[in-house]
Amino acid sequence: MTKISINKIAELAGVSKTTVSFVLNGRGDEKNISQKTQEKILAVARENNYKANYIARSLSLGKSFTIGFIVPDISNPFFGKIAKQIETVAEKKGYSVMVANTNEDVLKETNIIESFKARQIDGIILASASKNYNQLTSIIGKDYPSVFFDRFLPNMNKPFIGINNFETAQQLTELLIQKGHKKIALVSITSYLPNIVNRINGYKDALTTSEIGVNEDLIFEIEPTDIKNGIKQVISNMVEGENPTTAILFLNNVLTAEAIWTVNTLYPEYKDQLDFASFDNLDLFDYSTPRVISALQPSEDIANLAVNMLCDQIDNNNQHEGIQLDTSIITR
Amino acid sequence: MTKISINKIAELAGVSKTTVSFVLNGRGDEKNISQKTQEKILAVARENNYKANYIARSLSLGKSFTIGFIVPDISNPFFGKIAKQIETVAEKKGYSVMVANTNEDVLKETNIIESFKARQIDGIILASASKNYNQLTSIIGKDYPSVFFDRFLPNMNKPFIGINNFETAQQLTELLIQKGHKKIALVSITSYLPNIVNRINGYKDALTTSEIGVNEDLIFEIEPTDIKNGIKQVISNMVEGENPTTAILFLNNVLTAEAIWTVNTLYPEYKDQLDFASFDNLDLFDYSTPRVISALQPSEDIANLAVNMLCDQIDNNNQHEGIQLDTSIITR
DNA sequence: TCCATTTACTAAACCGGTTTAATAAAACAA
DNA sequence: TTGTTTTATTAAACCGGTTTAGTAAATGGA
Repeated sequence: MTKISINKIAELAGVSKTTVSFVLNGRGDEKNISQKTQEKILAVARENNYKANYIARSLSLGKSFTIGFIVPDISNPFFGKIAKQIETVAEKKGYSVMVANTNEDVLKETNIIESFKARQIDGIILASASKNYNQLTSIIGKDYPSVFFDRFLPNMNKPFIGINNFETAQQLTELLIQKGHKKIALVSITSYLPNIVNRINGYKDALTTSEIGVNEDLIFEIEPTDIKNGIKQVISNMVEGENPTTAILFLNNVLTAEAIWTVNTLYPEYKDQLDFASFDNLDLFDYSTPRVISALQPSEDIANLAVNMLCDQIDNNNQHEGIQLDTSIITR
Repeated sequence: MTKISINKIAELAGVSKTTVSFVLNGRGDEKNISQKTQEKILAVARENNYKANYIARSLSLGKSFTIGFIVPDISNPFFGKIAKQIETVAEKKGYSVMVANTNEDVLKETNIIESFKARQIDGIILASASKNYNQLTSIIGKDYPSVFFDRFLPNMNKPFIGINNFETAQQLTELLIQKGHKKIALVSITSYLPNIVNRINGYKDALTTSEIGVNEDLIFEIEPTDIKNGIKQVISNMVEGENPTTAILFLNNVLTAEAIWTVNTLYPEYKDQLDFASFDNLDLFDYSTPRVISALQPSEDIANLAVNMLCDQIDNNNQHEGIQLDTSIITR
């Protein structure tokens, strides 16, 4: 039961491996291989259940037909949904998908990218944990096909698929205002990334436009490496004052989910007094208290665009512009 | 900016590629390469930012250092959590992870497995959509390293990582009985797979042990390809009778989540009269009505075991026995 | 001093494909 | 009949690594 190779097929069919390669790649007619020879080769290949070795093929062609998908956490449903769609679309195009989790760790991200490049993966789609594109670009390389999403980085010269952060934050904040809230906090992970800045600006804009105004003390930033404790502190801080915060805008779903858990577990008495708004939707928001207004990102569109843009870079060296998609606000 | 290969490094360092290969693989001392030469080679490699081509390496070694993870739907949090842990563990062992979704489609599963084998992926971890191992084994091949989880197949001669289906179903059913329910239905996807059969038997056993007894009309089976309509029918059937069902045991989280949605959307008046129990946990169960008692599978353990068992097959041709893990029941 | 061993290094084969450039034989045109 | 084109096929190089089997020079021992 030794593996059967193209050489073996050539030997069994009594022709050269060149001829076998041509025929099995459907180039038999083009290369003037006689019908008789073609049939013979196909028959021998079928009989022996020949399957081409993609590693050898990749080495020869300089192309692995693999794309990498790198995210902080594939078990986050937001990334999971995109992963699923990416795999579905990629598979149709003949690509397989390699996934990896960075856990928001820039060093791990670096190692993954280097590993993926060493594996000759044709291109990557990533939601980067990095704060700075210049660091990244030296790893990724100027010419390595890549598409970014979710996390925008300054000075990025690669396509980025994002959402209308400013407008979405504005809308979410306005909806909280309309519910009658006067003290609306904002909770973010890192505040210096452009899309986070835009979200914060949208929040501020909505508050400024209303008569409420911005209170910088209500803007909290949490370390992505210790979200649990961060949220606990922020929530206790908010509810325990004498003039408690009544609404919070969270800049991603992990923060919101953790806050829901914290309120239900530690401060159940405040459950019904609080209103939440959140970037990224989660199924549990349909049923949780505090009620959550959420901004659903169009994950299928993001995935489709990402794969198409990436393949266009890989196949045609054709780099698209980034694109900004609209969220759908889900009120509850 | 041409890619730099081991040949180039050899040329620049003025030695043979053999020597370079030895040194860069840390076998310099073992192979009696002089310190001077070793340093020279390492310096040249560093200066030129040399990264070995893993495709070439794989071809030569006959090993791709890649494992495949094949599931019905990677965006299902149950699979997502396992995927994350698998990637984390695999990465530590030097393996990358290729993922694919079958969408419960046996044909797609077949194609994926063949594609993964053609790509020389060293082994696969899968939750199969197939109903029959004999069909699968002709695709997978007797000797191809593989570990199954979640979906047990009859006649399987590969390790399977499962849970104590019978006891878990028994416990979930007993908890519903303890809540005072007399009419407890069961909703399943396909009923002929052994682990499903075990779950059904556990359910029946609990009912038989109590004075309630089994009513076969309360056991429903839903097509995995049209869960939405299936659940809608089952729920309407249950609540609209004159003696309505008051509790339901669901055999996976997709069914439960869909049922929660259906009840909340179409039959909100029954929300508080119903009690659910479910295999697989979901975050939303913490907040949803009807309240759900769920059986949490130890996803980290499953992932760790799966990777370790697979690597032991790959590296040592050492096939483990399957294993049965315990679930944790979460009452709410 | 001579033979055996160790040190330091390399040529070449191999993994399994793709592709270029070449060739012999057949068909065709003049 | 001869030169040209077309048909049918292939040898060999290549992709970039690993590894086996070797060699020449230096060292060591008697």
